[in-house]
Amino acid sequence: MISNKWAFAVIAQLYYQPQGFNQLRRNLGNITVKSLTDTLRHLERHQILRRRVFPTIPVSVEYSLTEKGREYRAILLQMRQWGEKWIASRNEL
Amino acid sequence: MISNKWAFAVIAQLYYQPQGFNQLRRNLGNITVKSLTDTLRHLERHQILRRRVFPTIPVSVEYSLTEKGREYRAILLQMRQWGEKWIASRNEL
DNA sequence: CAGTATCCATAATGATACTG
DNA sequence: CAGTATCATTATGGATACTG
Repeated sequence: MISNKWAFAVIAQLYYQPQGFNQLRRNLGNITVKSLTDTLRHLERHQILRRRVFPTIPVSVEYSLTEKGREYRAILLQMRQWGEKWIASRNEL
Repeated sequence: MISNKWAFAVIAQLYYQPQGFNQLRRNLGNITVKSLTDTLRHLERHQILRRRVFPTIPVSVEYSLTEKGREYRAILLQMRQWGEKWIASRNEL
């Protein structure tokens, strides 16, 4: 359901606050337009986030997490905890 | 650090019990030799599992989780919990 | 048993140009 | 702003044959 590495970052970012497409791009750093749209469409299809369009000029779009998406945070936290505890341990490289 | 979809299954399987290469293959269902070795080497490099060779004839090898690997289970459990709760919700397909 | 080595198909991602 | 469309590149996974 999560699709790719960017999905984690997107979820984390939207957990922090709902935001638009280009805003997300900037906050995510170096994701490409295609990767971002692919990820967003995928997460929307799985109802992890929702997309709302406001008919302003130019049009504005807001992405935000659903309840399902917000609850995914528990997994991210668990991952972070494990990651922080063990990040140092790998063979050389 | 986890590398791919098979890594989850490998960790779960080894959590259940340490085992050899072909034993793992059978228990994992339809993983190919290449995918399994790739995954095992990767997880070993990240010290999530260890590989022990016994000089029998023919040689036997045992894969088992490290402490770091065993603690990864918390993440798997969290994922399962979330998955079970939300598995039904997606748009049609 | 426990792999390695190759080759190949396909999937994932990125770069770039263009649009309402 | 919020994308779509296309092409190129790279990463990943599978099939197959062979080995100590």
